[in-house]
Amino acid sequence: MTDPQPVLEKVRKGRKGAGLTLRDVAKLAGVAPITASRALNTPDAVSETVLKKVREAVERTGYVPNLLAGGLASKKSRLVAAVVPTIVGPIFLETVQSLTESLAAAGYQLMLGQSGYENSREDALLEAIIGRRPDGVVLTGIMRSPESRKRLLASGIPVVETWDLTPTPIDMLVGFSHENIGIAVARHLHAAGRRRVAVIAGVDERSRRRAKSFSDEAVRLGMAAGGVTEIPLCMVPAPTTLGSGRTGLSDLLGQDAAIDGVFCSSDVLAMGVMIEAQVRGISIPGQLAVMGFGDLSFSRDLHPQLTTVRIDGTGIGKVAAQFIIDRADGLQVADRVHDIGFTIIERESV
Amino acid sequence: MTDPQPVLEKVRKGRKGAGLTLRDVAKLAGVAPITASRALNTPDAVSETVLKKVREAVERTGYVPNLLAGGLASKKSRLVAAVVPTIVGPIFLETVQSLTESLAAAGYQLMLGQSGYENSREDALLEAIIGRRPDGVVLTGIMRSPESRKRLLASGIPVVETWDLTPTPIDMLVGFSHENIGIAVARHLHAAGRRRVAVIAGVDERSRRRAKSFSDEAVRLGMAAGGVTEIPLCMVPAPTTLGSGRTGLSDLLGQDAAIDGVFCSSDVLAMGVMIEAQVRGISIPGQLAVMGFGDLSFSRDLHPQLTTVRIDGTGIGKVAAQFIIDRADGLQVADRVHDIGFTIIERESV
DNA sequence: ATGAAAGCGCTAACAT
DNA sequence: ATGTTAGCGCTTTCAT
Repeated sequence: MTDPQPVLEKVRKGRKGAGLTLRDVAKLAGVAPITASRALNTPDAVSETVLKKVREAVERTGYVPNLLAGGLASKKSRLVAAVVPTIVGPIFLETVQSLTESLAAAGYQLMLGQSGYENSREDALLEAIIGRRPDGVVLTGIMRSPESRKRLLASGIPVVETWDLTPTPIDMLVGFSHENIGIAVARHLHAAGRRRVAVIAGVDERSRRRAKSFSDEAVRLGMAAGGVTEIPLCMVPAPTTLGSGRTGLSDLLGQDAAIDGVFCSSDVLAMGVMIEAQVRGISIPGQLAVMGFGDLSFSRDLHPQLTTVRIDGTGIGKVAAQFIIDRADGLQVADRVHDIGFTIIERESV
Repeated sequence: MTDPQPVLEKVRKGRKGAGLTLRDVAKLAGVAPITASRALNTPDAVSETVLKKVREAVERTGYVPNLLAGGLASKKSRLVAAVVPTIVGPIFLETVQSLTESLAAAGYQLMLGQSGYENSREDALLEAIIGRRPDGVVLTGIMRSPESRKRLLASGIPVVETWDLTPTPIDMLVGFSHENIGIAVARHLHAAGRRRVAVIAGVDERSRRRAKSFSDEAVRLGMAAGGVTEIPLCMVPAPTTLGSGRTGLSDLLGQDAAIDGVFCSSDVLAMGVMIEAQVRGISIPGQLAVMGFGDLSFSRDLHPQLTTVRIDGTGIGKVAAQFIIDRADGLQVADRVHDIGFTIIERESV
């Protein structure tokens, strides 16, 4: 009423995108704001004529809807938060990439949070996440602190935990069994005729579990030297590096010079082992079989090619995204737990 | 007025975080909403007593401010968008990590966007970004399409371009000269006595520029065989892999079996070259000097250790974050262009 | 199919 | 130091 011709003024000023609102577009199209809103969000609910006029107005002005305002009004932020321990370290990359893409395709954006390897930041991070009222949170690995878990649960935000299987998921879950991997790897090495195996693992709860079940199964299969109940183990810092792999092998060889197989908790570690073996003149797989975990892109290009455990990180991202999108659409997700499994990729290093 | 005791009801229902508003907290603390707001955002502007009461109320209810609403009202979203071609590929990881951290420390969140290697998605991505009204956008590499650049500029959002130096930045810039790197690498190889060099580069504009200036300088220094004006070049697809490095070396050797030095546009490529050389029984650095780019974490652990070009990705992230934070604080950023330089890391492969 | 009114949860601007 | 009022820009609900 007290606002004669602000649209044209603004448009003339050329301040496209900034300060331009739905009202301006609606006015330009000669309709009510709500009608313009419908034209953009539910084009089917609007007449051809109106649709065309609104689209024209949008085109002319370069209008971009304010999703903050939209989110506030509709209580759908179209934002999804992903939490990784750290983005450096190639393990979760595939998952993050596929999450970003799957979500973008459905009109959602990904907010990235790094929890770090200490608990301290978890709380602040959680606050930052909840404050944005995301439509979902994807956790890689498990939230450690029980308070954080409780808090997240209480917030009512859909949660997908990934890269693990836990008997007590917060909400939804897509992962695989680290225990089963340890067992499968031990059997694979055993089937390949190895009888004195060892393991190098990063200081990380899940690596440790893979190592533990590997060790247990190896002992059960009689792959421990001289009837002892534990196989040689070397723990290295997270994130894992080639250097750790190299020193890891040295360490293991110190514990038992006759080992003929080693399971590494990451492909990076395995590659370090291969380098160290080469430097020491140990032949692979002749004298030593090497297995990794992750099937990183380089593993197939090593010489010899690395036998490893493949996880479908892209698949995890897709399923997680779908879980959240379905939930946002009001669908009840039937199977809240999705075991994505794993595959042993047989190549040359065993 | 027509709202007797909703706070306690809500609190009693235990629906913490959800549906709980500043008004509820304020009522519980016995103050006006704006006062509660001040207690949380500008604690210095409020009395001790009030501060305590509000904090208590927040504690008791588990209240988390709605940043969507806050952003809408204050026109500060505390959100920063980062655009990378793809998150897979280790080059930008350090930068993204340090961005996330620096921003989180200042109360900002990072939104991750992947532009992909085709232009098609750039436009949709830009729309999604502008729609969130972020306080800043960090671009790794340069926005290709001119319309996108214009659009971003028009939106008025502070922009930091990174990983390059361009004479015509959109807004702010933190990077380094790819040309200077090519020149420096050529000189380094020349100083090491190499006289027949070649280059393997990913199909990527910046890799190509490093390769070009390397080639030019090499020719100038007389490092091309038989007085030709171009050195052997092998282009490989992006993102680069070990496999590309291996086939790349084969290809180069096919062009000129007597090359004694090769510059790779990434450490991954360099590593592939080293593997292929080892398989072929070519000694490094004896017969062939190898240089990479990126100084990835594994490069120091290779055998021989890789001589490479180090870029301070963490530094780039920090400076970019500071640029945006300063701008959001209303400070005028004096030097909008920051050359972060590069370092040649001399190790064993040359 | 279109519109009017009300409000999402917060903060800026102006009192007091 | 604290409160009142009036939006931020959109969507929901309820008319028409």
